[in-house]
Amino acid sequence: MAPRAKQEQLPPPTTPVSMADLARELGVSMTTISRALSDHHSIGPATKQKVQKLAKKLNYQPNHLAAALRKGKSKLLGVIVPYIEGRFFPSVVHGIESAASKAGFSVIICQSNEDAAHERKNIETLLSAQVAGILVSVARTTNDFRHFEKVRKRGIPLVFFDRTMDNDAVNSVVLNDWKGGYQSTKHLIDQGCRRIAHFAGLQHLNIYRNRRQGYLDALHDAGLPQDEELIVYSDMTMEEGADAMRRLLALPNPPDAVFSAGDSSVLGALQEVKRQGLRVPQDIALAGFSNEAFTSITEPMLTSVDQRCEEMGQATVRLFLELIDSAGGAYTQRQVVLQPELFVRESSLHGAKPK
Amino acid sequence: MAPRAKQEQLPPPTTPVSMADLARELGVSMTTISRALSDHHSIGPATKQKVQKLAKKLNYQPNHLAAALRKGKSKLLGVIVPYIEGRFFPSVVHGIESAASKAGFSVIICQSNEDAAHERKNIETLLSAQVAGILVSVARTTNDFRHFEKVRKRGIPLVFFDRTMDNDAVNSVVLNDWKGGYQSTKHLIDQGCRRIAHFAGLQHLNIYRNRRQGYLDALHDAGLPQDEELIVYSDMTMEEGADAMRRLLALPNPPDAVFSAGDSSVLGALQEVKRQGLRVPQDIALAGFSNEAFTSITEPMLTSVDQRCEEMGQATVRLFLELIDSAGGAYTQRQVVLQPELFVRESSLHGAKPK
DNA sequence: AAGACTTACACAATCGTTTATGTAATTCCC
DNA sequence: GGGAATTACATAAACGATTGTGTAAGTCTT
Repeated sequence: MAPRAKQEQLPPPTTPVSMADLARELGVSMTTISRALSDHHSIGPATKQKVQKLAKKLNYQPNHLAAALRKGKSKLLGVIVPYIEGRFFPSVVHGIESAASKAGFSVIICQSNEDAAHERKNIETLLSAQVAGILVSVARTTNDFRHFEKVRKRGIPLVFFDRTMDNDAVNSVVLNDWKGGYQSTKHLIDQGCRRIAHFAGLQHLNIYRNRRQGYLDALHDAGLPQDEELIVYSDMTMEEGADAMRRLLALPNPPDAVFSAGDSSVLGALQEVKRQGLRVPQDIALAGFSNEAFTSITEPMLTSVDQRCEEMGQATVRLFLELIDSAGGAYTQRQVVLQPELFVRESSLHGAKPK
Repeated sequence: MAPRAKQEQLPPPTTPVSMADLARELGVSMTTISRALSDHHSIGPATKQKVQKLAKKLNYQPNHLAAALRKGKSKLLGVIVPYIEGRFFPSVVHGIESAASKAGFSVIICQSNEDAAHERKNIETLLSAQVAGILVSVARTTNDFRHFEKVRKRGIPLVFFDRTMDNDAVNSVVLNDWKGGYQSTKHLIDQGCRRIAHFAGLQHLNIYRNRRQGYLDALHDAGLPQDEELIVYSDMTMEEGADAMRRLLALPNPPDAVFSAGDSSVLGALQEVKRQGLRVPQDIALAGFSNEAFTSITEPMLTSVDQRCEEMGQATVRLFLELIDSAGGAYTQRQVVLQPELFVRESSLHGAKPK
């Protein structure tokens, strides 16, 4: 752990060449340089050639900071996520970075740690870094949205993804969570399940509310009763999933399937079911949400709803780009809704009804 | 997918208050404002109070861009990773962002997509964003390191993590991969295994070379023969792991254990072993590397080496901070080496020798 | 009481770009 | 061939903060 250290004389840091250097070298004004490099029409083709050749030769690197200062807008894109772990957020960030860099933007990434105060600070940080836009998935504890209002007041594009405000007067990219819940539940019904339990997330997050509603609507459409006794609310960790499963199995009339709004909890449930010597899916079918990597390596493999993480990142950036293009006095509020995809795997496939 | 769109008049974007505004309001010079806010000694306590109170009242947000331009150094930290997926890099980034934000730095994140050309571009991007430092884990295909030289020439701190240059004239934070390989192999030997195969990564990456060497040295120290026939070189995907396992099991004298330099490939191997009706660890013991999340949910659970992802991120930032503090004409090259931790799980625990 | 500090602030240059506003010289149209 | 339009460039003022230098006044030393 103790760092080995060596010392060495530092050569004087070479200062990068500026537009002024180019101008001096060619005996022209800085205007000419600036415009030649940005291909302005008022510069003759011969001059442009000369300037660009010299720029290459001297390895000129534009100072984006200076440009951003002057123009009031940088090529930086701020992203706020609750955390960078698990599968979902890293994948979304992956998608965001790829799409952003294609459009010439660099992304600054912040973690709110699921904390509203931290989130406010992130906003301040990003604003003072003069970002061109902010993409955010709100923290679980955020219930006051005034800090976002400040962003709008500054005229900086703001796009929510996945976790958004209830208010739909914002730009957002979300998954159709309702549909995910509906499809998954309907699939279980189609497999012959009649008493389907639900692991529900905390209901002040829109995503979990919607998944639950999809579940309820699917039951209703199939003429099945909705039984609050079968709905378990929690943070949906593995442990809570196992606990919930234990309680459900101890009921006088236990369920024959579980649709969980998360994958970890359904994994916990799977382990509990196996511990009790029951079989999945014969005795109880399982379906989760998120399509985590581990869903395809459990035994049996777990049915789950894919959230289109990367597409979500890309769509969020696309929406941001549209916003800065259309910044002509009108502020638009758009909702992009991605369609979930149900991955049916062994944990919900009754041999009796193979498809 | 088609965005619903609403239109609304955009209120004129409020321009943020600047130091000039504060100065005008109080009838003092900008110098006073600047120095009062940065707690300079040449400003009287009464004046400082007044300035800071007004700043709060008007919700003054410093323009970091302007400051960075003037000072030549921003509060931005550039990070280049091959990609943001799996467990390792997201976790390291998580650690980096946490540590950096504590020190007042924002992190700009770039993906090289394992491509050297992309990596060069990332460097250019970060340099022109005037970052205060660059933290990088080099792409798999990088074999020319001149673009990093440019960073040093500019006098910008450069810290490598995990994947570094061979040359040790750099600042780096790495895992003791050799030790990980040694410990893991020794553990298998202690469990009674005598013919241990190795899934090796591509050998031009230092991490994989070191893990392999640890494996070889452990064999040697135990007086066991080193058999190149038992070493399989690949990208270590699940499929390649399964293929390798199949080939090894078909040998006239198959191995009784596998130490893999990655977890995915050992997972593939596990599945192949089960497909062939053999038992883990009785017929063949398995140990992986990375301590991926799935290692504790397979059956049996997989033994693996933890890479201290978050610590690595934090250590990398710490090293960067030391570098900017000590920027007094001397350029130091330090290597921080983190110690791996072997997580022994069912896949390598022979009942015969329980510990 | 003269010189040496310290305190408390203002002036103005500076970082590297962008851009509104000139100003010539050329070309074009009728 | 006179006025308009176009081409090709220069001048200089921004953008918002930092900082070396200057300058008064007050405090202290001996």
